[in-house]
Amino acid sequence: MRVTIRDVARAAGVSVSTASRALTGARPVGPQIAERVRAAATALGYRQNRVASALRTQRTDTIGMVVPQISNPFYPVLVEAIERCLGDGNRQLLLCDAQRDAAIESARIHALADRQVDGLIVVPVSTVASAAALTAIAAEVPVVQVDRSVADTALDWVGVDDVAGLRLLTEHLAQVGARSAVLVGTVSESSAGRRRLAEFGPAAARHGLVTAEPLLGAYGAEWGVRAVDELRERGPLPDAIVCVNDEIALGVLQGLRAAGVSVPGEVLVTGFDDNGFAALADPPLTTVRQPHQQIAAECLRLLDRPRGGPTRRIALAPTLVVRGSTTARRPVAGTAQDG
Amino acid sequence: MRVTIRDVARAAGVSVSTASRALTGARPVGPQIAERVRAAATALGYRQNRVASALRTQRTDTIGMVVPQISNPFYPVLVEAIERCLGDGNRQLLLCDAQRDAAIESARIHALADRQVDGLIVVPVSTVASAAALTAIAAEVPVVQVDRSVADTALDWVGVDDVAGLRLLTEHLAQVGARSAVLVGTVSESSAGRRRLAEFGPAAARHGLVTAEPLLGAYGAEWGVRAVDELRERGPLPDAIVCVNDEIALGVLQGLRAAGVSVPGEVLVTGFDDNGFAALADPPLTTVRQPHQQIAAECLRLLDRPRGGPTRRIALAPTLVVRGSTTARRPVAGTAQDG
DNA sequence: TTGTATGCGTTATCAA
DNA sequence: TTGATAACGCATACAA
Repeated sequence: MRVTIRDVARAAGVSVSTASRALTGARPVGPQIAERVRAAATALGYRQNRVASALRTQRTDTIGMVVPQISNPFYPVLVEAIERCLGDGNRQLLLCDAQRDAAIESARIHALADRQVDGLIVVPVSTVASAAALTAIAAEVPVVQVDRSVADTALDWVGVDDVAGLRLLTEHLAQVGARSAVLVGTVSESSAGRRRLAEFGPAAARHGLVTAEPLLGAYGAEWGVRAVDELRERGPLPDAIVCVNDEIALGVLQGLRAAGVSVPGEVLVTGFDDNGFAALADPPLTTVRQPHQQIAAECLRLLDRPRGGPTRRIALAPTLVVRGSTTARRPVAGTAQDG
Repeated sequence: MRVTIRDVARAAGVSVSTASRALTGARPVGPQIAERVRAAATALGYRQNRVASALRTQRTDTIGMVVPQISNPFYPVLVEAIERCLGDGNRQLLLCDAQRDAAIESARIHALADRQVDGLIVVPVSTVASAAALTAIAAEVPVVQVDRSVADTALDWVGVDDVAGLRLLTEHLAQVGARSAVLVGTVSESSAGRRRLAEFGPAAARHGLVTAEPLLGAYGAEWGVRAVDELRERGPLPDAIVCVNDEIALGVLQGLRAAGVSVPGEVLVTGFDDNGFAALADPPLTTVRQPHQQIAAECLRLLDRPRGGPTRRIALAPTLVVRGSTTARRPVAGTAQDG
């Protein structure tokens, strides 16, 4: 940035302060003067030095966001939803990745805060390990948690209503005739995974589904594949396999395929999130779609509201997306041993 | 940020400049003084105001990145590769999304430049529409293009070697017995898509594959599904369908499945990129894996090299990943009309 | 309405 | 080696 406001002021024949006022519109300025300044600015290709401006005003028109792992397909769509909400306004979203590491996450959070972002949207890596940094930074800059949350209850949160999601799923499974179901989840510190784990039992009971001990493993499709093996070692498969996210469900589908188990003929499978690939699976995956746009909107609303209000936790209702993994085209034909 | 370097200096009983020197290590400082300053800093919880520092030093230890659409699964893994290269160093990656819009992309690029990023990594939205902003900003800050590129040849670029990728694919297809192939690509302004389109013909010819007119459509799986319809309307299917990316290929697989066409029995299918879902498809997708980590490393190397050198275009060799979509487990049994 | 002067927090220059 | 001082570019309090 070579051309400064001084150059503009000189070119327009006014003082620096007048030029500043004309460009920011902070104070009234004579109409012809304003025009002269604007003309000079565009003629010289002036662009405001946001760093200097930020130092002076303590504002950056920038909001920072930290996600645990951007390659988790849920986060890109969330990011895009937030950008859509931000619209063409002058506010910028700056995104950072925490590499699933609370220490790196802390560094990212501080880096963004040190760069004076006006607000911080964080999907905490860990319920416990993320708490300290997040709570500390919340004293400096408005913070909103999305999707996951830390134990600290003094921080705003917005995400999907997991209880509602699991009810939708178990209700649907019961409707299509399932009598038993098992959950495939994660041992992770992710609060979302934990909530879904906790809510599965009650939701299943509510709809008369018999449940077995949940299978817990790592996040990702590989775990889904292995979970099928573990499940088959246990004995006969349940009527339905409920997965806490779509990646695991896609792995489960692959594992079942490899084992020659027909879906939905012999077992029903469900996911959670409706990532872009759920619809492309074979069979297409029944899942629960997160209300991304609403989550994004609430998120920004919380960031923008005046400080000092009560802590808010906003759980938004998801929608059920029924696909082939729970709805057989042809009626199930007894005990098909193999394909 | 409440506690400033003045507070630290006062607490340590030294001048502000000494405190600064002790903390940054820019100049030598007495050992016990240095210790006093550091102790005071940690005691007070001092964190450097990066905005003020940036204004003074013209550096931010931050590099900006702009991608066309973060929900395209290729970019998250690229981002992660770059973060891995950055390592634990003090440099920060700030990511922005251009929403596939060159105007928004320009805004993002300027926003990052205005915030004094030390370098800019850009995957240009469009070969033509992105050129102006990118070329202009390259005069202010080091810029490296990745994956896609604009027409301007004065900008560094690093990406996958598409020629090599298509050769690997066509060679493999010829080896497994294909005699004809058709490309399913995009009409987009993406330079990568264009290169792959341009290179498909020569690569196919090189390995004796008969080709028909390529099918061009929008980016994404939906287009892959429709492409199957278009292809079947044309008449008998070719031996192989080569897709310019994995998303399209996954759509093609779904379209073929819906049409009752067996893969790889009746037709072979290949993708490009090896996104995380290619291995989970049914059948698993043969594709070409991009050398993400190498791309990331070259990218940073280009950013960090002294300015003023010659423009570099670095194409890195991909690797072939053979999976079920081109390799039948059981030999193809004549004309299986249906499953 | 406009101009002058000051300060945001830090680092660099200069003199001691 | 250390300290006083100026300057980075901008926005604002105050005076005119």
